[in-house]
Amino acid sequence: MSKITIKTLAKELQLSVSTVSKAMRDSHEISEETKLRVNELARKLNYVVNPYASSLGSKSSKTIGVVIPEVVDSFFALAINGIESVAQENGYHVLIYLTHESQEKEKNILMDFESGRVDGVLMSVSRETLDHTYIDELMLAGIPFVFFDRVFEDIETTQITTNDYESAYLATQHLLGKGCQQIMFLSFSKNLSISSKRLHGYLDAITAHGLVPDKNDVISFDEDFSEAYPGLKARLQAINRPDGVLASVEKLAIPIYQVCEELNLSIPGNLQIISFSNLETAAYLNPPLTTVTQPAFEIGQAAAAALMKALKRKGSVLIKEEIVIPSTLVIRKSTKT
Amino acid sequence: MSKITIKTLAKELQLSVSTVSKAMRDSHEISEETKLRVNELARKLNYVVNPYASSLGSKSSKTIGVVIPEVVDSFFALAINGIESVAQENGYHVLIYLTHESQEKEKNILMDFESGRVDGVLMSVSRETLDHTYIDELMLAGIPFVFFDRVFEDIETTQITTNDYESAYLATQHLLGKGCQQIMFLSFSKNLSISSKRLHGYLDAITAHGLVPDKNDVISFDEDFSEAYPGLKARLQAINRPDGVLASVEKLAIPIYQVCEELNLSIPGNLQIISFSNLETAAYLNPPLTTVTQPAFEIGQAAAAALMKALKRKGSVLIKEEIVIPSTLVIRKSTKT
DNA sequence: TATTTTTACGCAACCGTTTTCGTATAAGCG
DNA sequence: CGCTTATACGAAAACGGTTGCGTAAAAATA
Repeated sequence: MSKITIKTLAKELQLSVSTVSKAMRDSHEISEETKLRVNELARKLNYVVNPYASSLGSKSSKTIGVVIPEVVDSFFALAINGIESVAQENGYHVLIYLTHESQEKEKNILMDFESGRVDGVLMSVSRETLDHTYIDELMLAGIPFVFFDRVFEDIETTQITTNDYESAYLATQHLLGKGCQQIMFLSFSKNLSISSKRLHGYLDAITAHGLVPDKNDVISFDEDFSEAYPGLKARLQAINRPDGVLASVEKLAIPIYQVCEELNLSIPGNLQIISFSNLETAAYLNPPLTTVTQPAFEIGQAAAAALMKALKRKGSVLIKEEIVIPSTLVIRKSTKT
Repeated sequence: MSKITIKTLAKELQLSVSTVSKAMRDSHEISEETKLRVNELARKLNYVVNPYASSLGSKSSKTIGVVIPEVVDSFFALAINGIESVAQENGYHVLIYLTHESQEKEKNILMDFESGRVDGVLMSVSRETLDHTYIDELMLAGIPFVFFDRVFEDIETTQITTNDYESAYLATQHLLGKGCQQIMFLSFSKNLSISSKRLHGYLDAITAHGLVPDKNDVISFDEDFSEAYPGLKARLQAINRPDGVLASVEKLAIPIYQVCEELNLSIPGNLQIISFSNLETAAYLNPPLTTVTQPAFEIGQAAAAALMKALKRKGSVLIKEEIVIPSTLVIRKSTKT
């Protein structure tokens, strides 16, 4: 059961190590016949190149790093699916890192990438993250980055997002159209561009409707979501409680349902709800949740595809490019008919 | 911006490469003072060891492979969370592979592991998988495996599961207690032990209740779940339609709700439902779904912890050990009160 | 047929660390 | 004070490939 290496093959076939290596990498320097012999024996012996030796020699690891805040989240889970499918197709391996929204963890993870562990990075920024000098450094070091969903607009690279502004605008408009007079906006971060875009869509829709946005209706949960309950509850039992909610992130949808149940508020009677969400169960909630459904899988795919493209033409730098894949407003029963 | 390697440090500090290497790995051969100097400069220069060179030399990659069927699934997403937390704590990297229930993909992934890419493997078997000779081979090659949730009982290694038999038994008993006379069991695989355990729990509960299980009430979805609809629908509009369902996997819960809606069956009036599920939204479905909630996060943690333990005492083989973390029956409104 | 080009392969350096020894110096000991 | 034992470090051989370059033989060209 002694490990079989490229030397084993070389000896067995009476070839030099370099020839075997080249044969396996399908080099033009090697005759078809030899390639056949090599591959045959390799298959027979169940030989697989040592990825670490290979990476060391070739300076390429065929591995990408995926850095995301969470995995227990329909959006990210779907995105991973998209990413993985593209990666697998291209023979790339996927290293997954969870930041749990912590900037420090994010930084540690990225610092490790200085080592060359990954050929490229797919990333969705943590909620906490403000400055991104450590990302800049990595990019300067030549590691291609593609951001998806939660991006830094001022970084010169490919970014895959959805039409956050328009989606929020449309969603808000829909609520207004259904008679909402006072709509609450639930944000999950003050610094993320995705968040401010959604916020602006919401604000502009309200203004366009001839209303004046109220600061108090914008609630931001920058810390733990567990703080959502008391805040939400307080807001929803106030005298001037809102009659509509736009939640800018999936995780905030359920707390609303919970609070409504506790406070005996009817949905959509007392409160109409729309949430950005990819919950499979949205249609079976009580009542079914009207959602802004993001093309999560496609975003993941697109991000991975962009990265693969950059990785192919080695050494090329990704230029700034903003790819927008639109979301869909799926109207269900949490808003009036 | 030239890559800084261990040689850079060595030269700068007037030390040999080996000394620097040892210093960084905290070898006892090196004086505290030297270690300090080395680490200081390393930090200053932002030096990170090249993982591939390191792995090549040390024959250890500090990387584990996680092979699972899906990621868009609350159970697996939570499990990944558990795994990742333990891995990160121990300085291990996590390579994720999705089989999408395909035995062939699973095999390809595992065959690649022959290369030594990962130090150990955490795995939940694909639905399709029947024989596991390729797993045996890998284990023989000395790569530690820990199985979680979907295990092979006849493999001699650590397996982390939940109490599938008892959970199914209890769930079924609960349905029977609520007056169900004919309970359908939705299975997702004929070969998986997890599946047959749940099935037996169900069968035994029925028998214990003095009823005779009906073959026709056990429906297995071995292929795509999309085939679930027609089958379910047919069954639920038959004359002798069941008045209870136990779904052995989360993915099957929503289709039931769908069919009930289509057929205008009331839940739990016409049909009581229990599903194995970790859906966060279970409590907010219409009606709230009674679930067998698995300790997904804990299972992930336990699996990773067991693997870490094996990885620490290098070269040790994992003995057969079955760790069972119990599930909880969470009673909600899809079963009668 | 002599000469140039192609084809197919081997040699050897290199990738960046780890690790096994060997050893000079310092320390401990009777 | 001579001898053993630690201590702290360096030299060099792996680790298992990749790759640039050199070259003999075969093919193409003149």
